[in-house]
Formats: sequence, C-alpha cells, structure tokens
Amino acid sequence: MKIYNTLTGKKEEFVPLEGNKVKMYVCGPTVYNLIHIGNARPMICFDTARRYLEYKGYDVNYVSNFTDVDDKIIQKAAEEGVDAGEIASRYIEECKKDMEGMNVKPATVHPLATMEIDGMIDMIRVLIDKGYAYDVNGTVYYRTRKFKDYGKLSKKNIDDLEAGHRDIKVAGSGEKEDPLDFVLWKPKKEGEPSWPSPWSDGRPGWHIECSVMAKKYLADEIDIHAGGEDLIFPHHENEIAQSEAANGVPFSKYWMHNAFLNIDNKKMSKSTGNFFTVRDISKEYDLQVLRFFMLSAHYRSPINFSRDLMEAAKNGLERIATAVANLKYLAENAQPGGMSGEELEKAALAQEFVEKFERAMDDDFNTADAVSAVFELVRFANQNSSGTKAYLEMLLEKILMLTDILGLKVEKHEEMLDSEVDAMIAERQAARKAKDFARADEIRSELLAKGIVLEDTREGVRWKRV
RNA sequence: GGCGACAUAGCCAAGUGGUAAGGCGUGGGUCUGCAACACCCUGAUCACCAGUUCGAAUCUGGUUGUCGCCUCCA
Repeated sequence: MKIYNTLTGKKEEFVPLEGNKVKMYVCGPTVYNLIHIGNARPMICFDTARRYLEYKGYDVNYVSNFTDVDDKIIQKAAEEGVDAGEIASRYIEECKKDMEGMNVKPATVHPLATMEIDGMIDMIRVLIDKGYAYDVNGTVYYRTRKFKDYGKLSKKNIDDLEAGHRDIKVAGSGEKEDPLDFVLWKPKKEGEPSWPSPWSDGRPGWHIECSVMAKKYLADEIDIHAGGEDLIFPHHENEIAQSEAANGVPFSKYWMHNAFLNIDNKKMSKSTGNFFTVRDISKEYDLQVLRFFMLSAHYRSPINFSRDLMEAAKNGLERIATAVANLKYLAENAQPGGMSGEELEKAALAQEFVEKFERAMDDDFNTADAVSAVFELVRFANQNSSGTKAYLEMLLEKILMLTDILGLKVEKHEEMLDSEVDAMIAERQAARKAKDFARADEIRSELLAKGIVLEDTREGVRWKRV
C-alpha cells in the first residue's frame, strides 16, 4: 500500500521499520473547550487509517496525546476561577464522549503532557548538552540554525522565514540569539501551573511535548506521524528539530497531514462565527453521519461543511443501513443451507467490490473511492437479495466488514417493540385487510409522529426509527 | 513577499496518458391501496489558451479564479 509522505512530497510504498508493527503518533487536541468539527477531521481520518492498517494485519501502536497545559487552558481556568487541571480533565472527558460518538477507537495510549514533564526536562537537558539549546534567565530556547535540516518538512528556506518576519522580529523580545529560535521551557507567571526544572519553575513549550511522548510510548524513530496540515509549520518542523537533534536518528519515516475542513469555503474560526463543535452537530445528527461526511472526500483535500452536505451524507448512510437491515431480515427468515453454484458465482462478483475497496484504501487511504465500492456492493446486494441463508449472510458480512473498516456503524440496534406500537401495527393491518385505508393511514401518521416509519414489504410490515 | 494546494455534471466527489466511478438531488417508470424501501431509466468532454503525443480531464508552458501555510490553531 502507498502513503503520501509530506516529507518527500510523494506517495511511497508503506514499509514499517519493524516487521508488521506500526508505530503511529497523531497530535491530539489542546483541551480548553469542546472539540470542534475541525478537530474531528484528523481523528476520523487517522482512525480510519489505523483501522485499515489493522485490517491488513499490522499491529498498530497508536498514540495520541492530550495537550493539557497551555495558555488557552490557563486563560479559561482564570475566567472560570478554577484550577487549570480541572479545565483539562473536564474537556478530556468531553472529548472522549465525542470520540465515542464518532466511533473513533481509543488510542493504545492517550498520554497527557503534564504527566511527562520529567521526560521533557531530560530531553531539554540533552539538547542543551549537545549545543542545540540555551538557557536565558530561566527560559530555554532551541537554537534553530544549529539544526541543519530545519525546514525539510515544510520546505521552507530558513532565510526566507526570517525575512518574512522582520516586522514581528523588531517587536519581539531581545533575549533570543536568533528570532527563529523557539521556546522549550518557559518560566511561570504568577498563578500559572508550574513544575521545577534546572532552569526555572515553569512549564514546557508546546513542541517538546510531542517529541517526548512519541519517544517514550513508541520509539526514537517511528513509522507514521500525523496531524492537521497547519501543524506542518512550525509544530512538526520543530518536533523534527528537537527529536532528531536529541536522538540522533530520523524521527518519523512517514508524515501524514489532513487538509482543513472549511465552512462556506472559509477557514472555520470563532471570530467570524462560522464555528461548530462536535457537540453542536450531535444535537441534530447521529455523529456517524459526520464521520461518513468526512470520509466522502480524500483526507488531503479540503472539505467544505454545510447543512446540505450533511443531509446528503445522512441520506447516503441511510441507504447503506437500509440494505444492511434488509439483509439481516432476509437472512433470518431464509431457508438454511449452503450456497448454490449460482450463489457462489455471485459471491465471487461481490468479492470484486471488496477488492475495489482495498485498491482504493491501498492508494493513500482513498476513502471516497472506497465508499463508492461499498455503494456498488450495496446495489449489488439489493439487486440480488434472494437466496439461501448462507448467501445472504455472505453479502451482509461483506458490507459489515467494509463499513467497519471505515468505522461506520450501520446496524440498527434491535429495539424492542413497545406493546403499544405492536398493537397499532396490528390494528393497521386489520384496517388494511378490511380496506379501511383511511384508518390505516391515520395509524401510520400517528406512528410517524412518534418517530416510527413503516414499510410494507412483500415479506411483511417492517418499521424503523428515524 | 516566500512556499504550497486546488479548479470534473444542480450539489458532493473518484479518476492522473487510451474516449468520464460512486453518492445526494431532479424528472420518468416498475412494485404498492397509497406511501416508504428497493430496482430500472435520466445528466458533464473535465476553468481557459497554447503545446507534447497516434491519443490528455490526466504531461508541459501560460492565463484566470479559489484556498491554505509563513503567528496559537486540526
């Protein structure tokens, strides 16, 4: 399979560093509020990548952090008059609820920055010893120009960077040796959370967190490092500078970055008001719809969010769910027995859609194309939905296998019929038999008002909740 | 200013050299008491211009337009 590597700018054959083990690190959110739908994109995209790698037989060690110490968390804590730790733990819990709703699997490890301070101090110390960092009155800076490969990920020329920032530079503090240098450790201000260190009581810079957590929970050299495209510079560039200078080996073999989710073709931002949290969306849609929507485009293409597109996604997902419910119903009521010769031939045809799905996913996780294979399989199943139990279950299993790789839940939960609903359906059937269609329609309307949709099929009355 | 991405039917979106997947929507039909579900039918020559090639949406150059990064940011 091939993965597009930001580092080389090319799709490359994926070969793990070590056997079938995949060491994957995904930058997680800073937990100062409910996560927004932009945060959801990398979660969903890289969770899907992980699921596919696991499907292919890889043993994936998936690490994703929570940044739980940061200016914005401290600010939020000050606003509410509570401890920063309380803000962080609250929104970590809320984030996990959203992840569950989106069917994002928990990472193998979800490290917290504040639990890894010792490791950060160790790495900073190594960087100072090797001459890559220096302490000025308790603030430790990374000596950016000392790292010769700086800019290799973002394809930036270090001198251009400097020229572009002349304005800011003049206004900046004068204690750095070079304006490009970034902070590894900063002294605390009054009221801020802090940890003791050889340089000052303070807290780590943002970039050092990920370098340390990837090293501790994965290795000095990892297979895949992923995140939003906005993290390429400076976050990931700085991580490379830190990790490679400290560890002396390449940091990550593959770098994956998802494109942004826009609203009205503009970057989502609180200030312009085009901003939605995942929680907002969950009030109106099952979060499976959000996930399906995200997978409808390639992860490296920008995607635009709108109500119309969510409605289209909802209808498309419903099509798959209907087919699954239909197959389950038919399989349960089918005659037992092995597949006939004709059915075996159809099974082979169905398998071709599975192979199309795999080809799409093998090509840098082309979920849009993979989803089209699922739809083709669904149509095939709808066209050929009579047969033995074994045959129907084969179709069902194929669809469920593919949707599970995409992390889509398409099985309706088996709800118990309220005896009242049951009675109403029976009454309607009696009315229909007596050709009292007015009464039959009345009952159907009543049920619809309660969110129950009826479908009269050849096999009997079916119902579902909307 | 520097770096980069994108431009395919009403909408979304695959396809990166051999005469355009899929979904949503629209319209028509089959089924049904009606409806819903499902099935069948229905739609684009791929921003524009010029090249390369037997052949290009797919390569090259240019034009126009949209967007992102360069600052905390998924």
